[in-house]
Amino acid sequence: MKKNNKLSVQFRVWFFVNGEKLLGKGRVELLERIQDTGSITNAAKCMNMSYRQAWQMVSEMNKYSERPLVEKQLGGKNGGGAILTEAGRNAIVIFKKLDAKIATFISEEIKKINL
Amino acid sequence: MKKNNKLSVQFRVWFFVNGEKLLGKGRVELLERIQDTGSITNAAKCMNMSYRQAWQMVSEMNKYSERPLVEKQLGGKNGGGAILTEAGRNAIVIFKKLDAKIATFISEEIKKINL
DNA sequence: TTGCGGTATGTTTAATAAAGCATAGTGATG
DNA sequence: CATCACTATGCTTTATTAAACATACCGCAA
Repeated sequence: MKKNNKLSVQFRVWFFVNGEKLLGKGRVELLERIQDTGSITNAAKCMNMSYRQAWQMVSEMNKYSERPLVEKQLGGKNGGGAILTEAGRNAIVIFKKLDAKIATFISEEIKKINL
Repeated sequence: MKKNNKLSVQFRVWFFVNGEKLLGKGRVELLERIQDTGSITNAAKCMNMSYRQAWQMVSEMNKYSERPLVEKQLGGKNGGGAILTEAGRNAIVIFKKLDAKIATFISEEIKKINL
């Protein structure tokens, strides 16, 4: 491994609570889409994900987070919907900040690697 | 998400060459086991992995690395075997160093997070 | 020259994960 | 009080992935 010109480094981070996955890149994106669209259904659609999976993700996030990240409304004018809680909005920020910091850190580190 | 006491952060890193996965935690461990045991077969066994998968991993690593990481020997006294090349030994060191640095970095960063 | 223990690889089977389908529930609103 | 759009959830089907099996090859050594 010497002068491997097109080498790149990728990474992934996850938050766990009691060993249970709380957040990852995908879930954070889902939260953002929910924030944008106001419903799990629409969020799932624009992520090209099945509603079922999106719903399950939200369910797990709410289950394992100290405070729910998503608040869901049944029925009503537009059949209901879903919005982020304060904790949910916060989670996005915290996750993305850490993710960005790690990305920066790694890109600095790989400069030092002489392959 | 406030005072989520048992929160932990996990991460994974991968090396890619031209978009093809070269190394990850699992492959590095496989390299180490090959180094320990002298063969893909035995390395796979102690990782509780099928020989086929281990062989394929080695095959991909050698394919995408500038220089092969594993040198294989057919036939011979003990039926042959596999040993790491200089590049292979080097890859382990580089990967694990970066991995450790990231771990340290993250553990420092999460101290700053007030959940 | 046969046996041994490894590499090499195609094929088949099993396990796991994701998607898809179906259907019930909910509640403001016209 | 029927409708609408969304949540909620079981069940079925499909797709993806990994394991298992089968076999050929390889080369030293007894």
